[in-house]
Amino acid sequence: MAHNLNTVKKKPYHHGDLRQALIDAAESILAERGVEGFSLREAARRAGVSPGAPAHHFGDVRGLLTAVAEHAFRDLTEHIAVAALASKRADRLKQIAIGYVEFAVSEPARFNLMWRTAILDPDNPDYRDAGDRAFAVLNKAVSGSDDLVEIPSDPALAPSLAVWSLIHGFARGTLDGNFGPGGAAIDHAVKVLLPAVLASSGLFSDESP
Amino acid sequence: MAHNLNTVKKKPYHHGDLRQALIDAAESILAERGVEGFSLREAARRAGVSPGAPAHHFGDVRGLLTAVAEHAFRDLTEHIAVAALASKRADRLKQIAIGYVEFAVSEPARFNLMWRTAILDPDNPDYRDAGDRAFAVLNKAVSGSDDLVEIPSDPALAPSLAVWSLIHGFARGTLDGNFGPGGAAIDHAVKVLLPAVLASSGLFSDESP
DNA sequence: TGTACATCAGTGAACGCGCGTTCACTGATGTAC
DNA sequence: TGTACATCAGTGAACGCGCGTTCACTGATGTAC
Repeated sequence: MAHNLNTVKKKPYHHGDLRQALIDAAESILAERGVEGFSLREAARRAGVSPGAPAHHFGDVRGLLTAVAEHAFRDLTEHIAVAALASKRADRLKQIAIGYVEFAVSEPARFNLMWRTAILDPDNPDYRDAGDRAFAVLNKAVSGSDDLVEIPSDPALAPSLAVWSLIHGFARGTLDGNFGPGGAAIDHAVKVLLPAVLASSGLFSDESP
Repeated sequence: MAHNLNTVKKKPYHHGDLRQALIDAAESILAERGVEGFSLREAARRAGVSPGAPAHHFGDVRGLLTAVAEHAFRDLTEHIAVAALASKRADRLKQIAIGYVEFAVSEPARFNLMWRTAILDPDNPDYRDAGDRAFAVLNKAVSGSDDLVEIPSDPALAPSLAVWSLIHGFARGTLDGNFGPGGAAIDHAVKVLLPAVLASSGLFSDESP
């Protein structure tokens, strides 16, 4: 035990990686209290730092939340990209849809934050880029195009937009309790309703596994 | 002018219809400042009443916001019901979709509030009923059934849920700026992207007008 | 290898803020007899 | 028709709160020479 004396960290003046620590702290708050329960001071507290410190890295609350939302988009992208790569072509879109809804359901507060543009800085280039990349995964599965579409406002993208709208709308309905209240309803939505909805829409291939 | 003396209302102690006045005030705040800019005290101020008064009618903030959300649902229901009745059977679903998105775009703050269950009382029976009735309009157009489905968790409703998810997801994408930033993008989304999306999905009939 | 100095990343106290709610109260209304 | 009284719907002052941001400061780091 005495050997541990020299391993006891006396807190250094500089943090080391406060930026990441604040993002981690923010995510833990979101997980526990949701978007409404977030505060910058609480994030600073959890990172073990004074309330003025975050300003050096993020400017203001918006800055931190935007970084958290960006990170969430990157995680979502990875999640659906893995789902896509792990499945055959015919099944790909369906797996992306399932992955998307799974992500929303397993991280509801982060998922909610991603779209709360009123409390983010929606023009932040990194945030924008992260969102574009998520859409690109889906768009590629629909259209085969590998382009990074920065603003999906081209009517030629309609098939991808239709697919995204359906997936996103379903995820929102699940989280917002429109398919019934409580955790059991969420489970039911993902396991029972989602496959039925995908099948009935005709937008998602459904061949052998 | 002197005749007006007896028409000058001296403010009575009792308001008359404070409940409705507070809902009106809340809606004006939402329109000006969005959901994030709402406060109960400001609503009381606009209704010309002291900060404690709203408690007699709504209990707390949640109560007022829930009543506002309920009202928004009833307006949405009326809007899409009118769109449905004004169009031929084959065109009905498409017109509902357009009406739904139009409502979202023309009243973004109210539309946002409707789904913000974290700051509402989602178990409020009137709020629930209002939501159920909105879904019922859509469900009837899809399935022909006139039932008021209280919790749309039956897989048999999959076609209606698919349609709702697509419409709602598209509306959210439009409002959240996912189809481009600014008012021009919103206009473009409604006028150009939405018809293309509806057509490409195959879920919406598209016969002669 | 040492030193001066600019820059960076923290501190912690303080500021002002508006908020939602509570509470003892009072004016107005409605009802029983 | 009048009166007593309960109930209802307001007042307005006060409470405590935690928040985001600012600011003068200081400790630590990096760089130029």
